[in-house]
Amino acid sequence: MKSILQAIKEAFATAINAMLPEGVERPVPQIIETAEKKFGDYQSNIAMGLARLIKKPPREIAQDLVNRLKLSDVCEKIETAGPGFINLFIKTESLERFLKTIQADPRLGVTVDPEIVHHVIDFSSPNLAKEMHVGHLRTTVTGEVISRIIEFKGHTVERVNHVGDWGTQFGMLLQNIFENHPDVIDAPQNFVVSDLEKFYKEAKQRFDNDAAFAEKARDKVVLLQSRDATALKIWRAFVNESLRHCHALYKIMGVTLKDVGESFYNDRLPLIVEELKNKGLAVTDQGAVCVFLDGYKNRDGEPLPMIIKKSDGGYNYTTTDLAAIRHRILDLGARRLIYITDIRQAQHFEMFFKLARIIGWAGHDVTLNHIGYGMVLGPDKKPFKTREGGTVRLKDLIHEGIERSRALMLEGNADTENTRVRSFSAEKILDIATKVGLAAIKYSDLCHNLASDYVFSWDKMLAMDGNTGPYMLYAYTRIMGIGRKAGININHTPLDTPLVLAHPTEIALAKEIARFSDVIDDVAITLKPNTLTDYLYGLAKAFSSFYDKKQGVPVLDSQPESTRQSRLLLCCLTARTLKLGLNLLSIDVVEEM
RNA sequence: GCGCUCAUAGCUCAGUGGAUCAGAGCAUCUGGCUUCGAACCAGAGGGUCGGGAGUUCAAAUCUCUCUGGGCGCGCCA
Repeated sequence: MKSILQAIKEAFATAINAMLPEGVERPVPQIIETAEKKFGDYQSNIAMGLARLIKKPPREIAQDLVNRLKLSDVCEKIETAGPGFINLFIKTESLERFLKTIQADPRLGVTVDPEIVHHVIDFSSPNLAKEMHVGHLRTTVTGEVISRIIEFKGHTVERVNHVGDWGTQFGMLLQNIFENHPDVIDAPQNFVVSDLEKFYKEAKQRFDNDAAFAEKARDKVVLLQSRDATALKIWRAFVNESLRHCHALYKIMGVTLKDVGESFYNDRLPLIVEELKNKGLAVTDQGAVCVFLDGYKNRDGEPLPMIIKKSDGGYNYTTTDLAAIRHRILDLGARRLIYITDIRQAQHFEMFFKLARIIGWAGHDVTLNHIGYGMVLGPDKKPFKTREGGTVRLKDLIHEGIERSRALMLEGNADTENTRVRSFSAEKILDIATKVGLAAIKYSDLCHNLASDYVFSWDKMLAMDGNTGPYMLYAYTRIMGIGRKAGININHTPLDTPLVLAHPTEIALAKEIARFSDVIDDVAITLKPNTLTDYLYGLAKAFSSFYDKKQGVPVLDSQPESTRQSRLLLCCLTARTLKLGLNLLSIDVVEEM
């Protein structure tokens, strides 16, 4: 089913096609929302661009274009204005028609892409033997959301947790265990993630300050590589314990991931180096096997290498990433790969993508995306830390969010004027507080532009007003409250329910609901979740105006019955859109709060 | 030194392949509940979009330059 915007775009494309001579490339009709209502709902500025292709004044072209548009079903009127703007006013009946169509559609008008593309989305990917911390929040939440949206558009998605389960940090850990914690050797499975964290910190400290220790630590990587039984036993226990810890958090967060750690590629690494050598792309430099790409320089202006085999014979992340991308494209059949990491790794991905293309693994039919996100900052605009200056553990962050949200509910509980919360049981409060707390954390992360750093603030994210997770859930529960009173199921409204849009707030709300599929299509391409949060916030605002006693219209109390049903239907469509939109954002709604 | 990135209202942030693009929330002020969920709504004030130059009919958006942050730059990921 076509959205109103799609119908307009197609009509423009057809008209433009007829206006241009053969052989001239057709410009994409850019239809955008107008900034001001008096200029209509949508506008096109294409006439100014066409003026260069057709040697006529833009205003004349605009009028010619308008005359050719076959949009009488969709638009009330189409005007030309200014230097050649085309302003389109949507016909209320076409809105009513479209909303009635999506009423019957569980997907609310979101179409499935005609061509299914197999995706591998790489996100979260923590280093093991350490607890997950606030730095893993954005990649994990964003990755889950992007996966959900792309899946919703009908594509197949493998969500891959490329965990750091090999390499230097395990060498460090092993060396530290052998030297300082021999008790671990016999029963490594008895230690929990906080122990591992402690071992790691000790090891890291020594690794950075003690060259002899670092040397031995590197030897332990080789030991591991050679399948030494003791080393493997400790390694396996530590990996299992770390993954158990990660998945406990993923479960709370509603995140699904398949673990395919770096160790998975071990056997392939020598083959990768061989392949690069054979193709003449790798050379040995200062004892290390390197690939030099044009255009990259180091501090001293020398060519910057990608090291694929270290001088001590070990491999590092570039080689593993290469093995992984080769596997994903050639073995798993991925045609689009998305990596979600912090922006500091941008140059690595740029080089590594370039190399994947040069080798020929990633052909023209493969899309490679690196989504780099900014840092989560504390109030001092420095990376977010605990008061003591330590790293904020993800587990603590989540629990604090839930706890704060519960405290806010209990506060409401003590409010004698608020009869609703008071009737909740302790279990109910905990359940709601958990969902609200998680919604607050996730939403505050998702509503910012990915590329920018943002300042973390409990008070802001838990605020019930403004563009926050709790506000969105509140907006949803309000509608659920209306539905309960009316005795209706939002998902099963009778298809013969009348829909008549008359009041300005009804029309404004209907227009927002109608945009949903366009927004999802946009996010599926741009991979910017904050576009979706902005939309949902606007939808919730439109609903509040519609439902306002002064500005809006009565719903439950309205007469005649057909009007009441029509308005209830608008409530249902709003609620369904909020719920579906929030679910795509990995946020669970609550029925009341 | 080279490269990338950011600078928008008092604060936190959207918008950034042009026009009808100066926006939202918070904070401040004004108005609206004898309960259709006011955890809300309506409105006001507040910014020469870091400075400068250029391209264009049109620049917060593109180019150049300057200033000031952040980050990356050979055996970490």
